[in-house]
Amino acid sequence: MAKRFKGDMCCPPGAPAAEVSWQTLEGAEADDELAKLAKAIGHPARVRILRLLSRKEARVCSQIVDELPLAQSTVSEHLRILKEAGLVRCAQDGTRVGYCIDFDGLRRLKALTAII
Amino acid sequence: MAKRFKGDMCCPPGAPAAEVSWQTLEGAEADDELAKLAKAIGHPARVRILRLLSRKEARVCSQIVDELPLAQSTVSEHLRILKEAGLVRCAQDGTRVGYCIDFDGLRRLKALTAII
DNA sequence: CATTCTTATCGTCTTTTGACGATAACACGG
DNA sequence: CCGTGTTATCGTCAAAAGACGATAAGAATG
Repeated sequence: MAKRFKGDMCCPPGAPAAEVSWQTLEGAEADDELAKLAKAIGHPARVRILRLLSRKEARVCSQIVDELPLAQSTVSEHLRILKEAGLVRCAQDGTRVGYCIDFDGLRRLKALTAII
Repeated sequence: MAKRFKGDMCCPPGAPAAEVSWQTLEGAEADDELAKLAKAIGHPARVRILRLLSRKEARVCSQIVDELPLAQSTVSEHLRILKEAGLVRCAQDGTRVGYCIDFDGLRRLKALTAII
């Protein structure tokens, strides 16, 4: 039997609705921030990964690799980009790494696009 | 006196809230569509252009050029990318070209990001 | 400890992006 | 018709992105 992913430490169900209002939504800084977030989503594979995580169809890196027609190193790189942009978080579980959506980043993206 | 931009044909104030529900929000096609939209926004200059258009601080290509530290050809290229992605529309007015936000595309973007 | 499984990183290559100047195309004013 | 102002396109170049295989690192398992 395949080992189950232990951790529920990533994306706990009781995650509070984060405050984003303390950060500015305008100005050059906000423009750069939105551009960075959008750029991270600006690739079909990364959108696909976010959807897989969102629907909990995949959680561990190797599962994501199975779902995509890409090499493991490529998927790892996409995950790194998403993580760097603040759109996913990860939690180590022994050898494996569990990924999940970073809803703070996602909210931030929506807030920034909302005022265009 | 500088010639006024004649056209209000672009982005009329009474633009109806468009229907987007007929298009799918899931599947590989939707993923590609979201990636394409996000990629178009994934550059600081293009975010800046969208904001300028949104606040009506600029409307004509030459005005946008004045607002950005970029060459005219570069700005034109950014506008082309935004237009191609369906995020801005343009209307000819004699020699000038008036740009405006394509709210259909923007709604589409928000709808696609909403379900992540 | 050796093996296996899982993930990140590195090196390399090709393709795409971003920027610019030069130039073409076009409408308008004299 | 001639110059002027405005925008799009082209050619070129440097930089970044995207993909892969190989490999390193680390945890679990026997």
